[in-house]
Amino acid sequence: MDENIRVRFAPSPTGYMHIGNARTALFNYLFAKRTGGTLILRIEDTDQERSTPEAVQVIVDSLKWLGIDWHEGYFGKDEHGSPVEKGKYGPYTQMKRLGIYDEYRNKLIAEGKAYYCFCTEDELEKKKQAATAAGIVPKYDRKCFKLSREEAESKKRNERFVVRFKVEPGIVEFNDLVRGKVSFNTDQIGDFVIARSDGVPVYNYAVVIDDNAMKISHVIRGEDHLSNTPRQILLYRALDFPLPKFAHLPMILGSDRSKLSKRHGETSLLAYRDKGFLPQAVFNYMSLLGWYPRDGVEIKNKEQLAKFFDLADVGKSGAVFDEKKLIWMNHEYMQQLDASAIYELCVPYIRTVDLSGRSPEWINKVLEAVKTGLNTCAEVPEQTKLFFMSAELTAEGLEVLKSGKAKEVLSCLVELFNKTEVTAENFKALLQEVAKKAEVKGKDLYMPVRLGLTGALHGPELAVLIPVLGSAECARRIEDTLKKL
RNA sequence: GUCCCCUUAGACUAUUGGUUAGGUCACCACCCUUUCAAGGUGGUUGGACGGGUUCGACUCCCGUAGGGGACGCCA
Repeated sequence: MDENIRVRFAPSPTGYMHIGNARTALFNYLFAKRTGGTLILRIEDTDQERSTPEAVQVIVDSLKWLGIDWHEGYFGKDEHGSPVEKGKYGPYTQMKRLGIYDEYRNKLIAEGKAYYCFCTEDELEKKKQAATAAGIVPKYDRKCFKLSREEAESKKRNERFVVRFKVEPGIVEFNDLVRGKVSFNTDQIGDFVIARSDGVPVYNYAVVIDDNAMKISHVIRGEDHLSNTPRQILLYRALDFPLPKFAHLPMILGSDRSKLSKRHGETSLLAYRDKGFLPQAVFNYMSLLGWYPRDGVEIKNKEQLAKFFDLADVGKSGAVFDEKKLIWMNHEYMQQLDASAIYELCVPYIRTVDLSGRSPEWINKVLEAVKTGLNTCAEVPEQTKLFFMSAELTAEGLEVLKSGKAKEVLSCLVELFNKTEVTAENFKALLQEVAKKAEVKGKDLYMPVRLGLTGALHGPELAVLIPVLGSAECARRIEDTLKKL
């Protein structure tokens, strides 16, 4: 393990885990695994209006489901409901670190690098609107910076205030591990708030304090944070903290190339679990969004992905999330599973099916039979239903059965089923016999059989369906159908 | 609007100045087949545009256009 490489995933617990967030976690994981570094989970819950304890749990559940494990930080709750944290740089939940933020904030104020601001939100809103209307970049006008220390101290006693960081003019330039050299002019940046009126720190400030305190060496996050980086660098400088390396990952986009959101489909990671996707497939697919392994082989497990992962190979442009390719990849991973594994995974989806009287062996046979056509676990009920019972005959199906020699085919077949146990081996011979007796072949033979047995025009291959059902069940089903003709 | 970032086919991408621009998904065709799939084989589709630099540009530079992100007492 490389003690010097430390990365973190620092989500805020507001609702579900977004796909984009999950991808950030994944790249941090891959990077840590590849370099032998440490992955830390930190909970950024300073937005008290939106943060919830449930969402904290969702973060842990999401990461665990995806197969991302971490070494340090927040680890969920123990059996008594108390939070579990590991590591010597804790606490790893921001609301438990308030004292630390206060300390540095006071230092910045004492050094004249930050100041109290008493402007009301209404006042600021008006100024902002005026600036926007005039076509100017809205920026705090530093009104309260002009206050003397004494004035500020006296106002503090009976007025609400925030703390603002004083942005010095200049150019901030840094070398992003993904994007190369990026530079900003600080004249675009107003004196931003670092502590709210209730004393709770704001993201751009807290993140710097924590990344420094936790000895983070590489900040790997989404591109939406690129323009926050200069603010943070300014804070690093003001606090005399060593700068970590930055890597800004391209965004994950929806089909119209805008930021992936609800209207593009599911954006919650766990929604994909619920839709029957395998975590290995989701992991693999997401790893390919904005990154590509050097050898060009796309299907790779976690270990192989980590072996190839390199920030230098991360792309710069946004990547569209394409569920079709995810489905294909999931299909590939489904094929690697044996029937009993599929059964375990599909339990939540086959609750609707009556399994009473079905042996596990028989169910496995069914799953083995339909496996090659399975894209997701959620498809299991649909794909297997004709094994459990036949479908209601449609008008079209009824028509086929009433025409030609369909009835004759079925009668012959029942007779055979009654005296022979059908197997995968003798299935073909059995049908040949029917063909000879009824003098039909091809579709005229198979379609009535299919309809007689399943009631449906489409379905699993008869050669696999019939042996799984067995003679008795086949005969019973066909007799049932004959009664309807 | 301002700043920052991006731009190889419908999607993900390879290419790091010389390739018939390669791979994967999707799509199409054919094969297999009793149906739907799955599988096999093959195929269509691409360097945003305009200028340079160079013997030679997808690749380097400039501009234009388009897209994205950020501009909160959200993260």
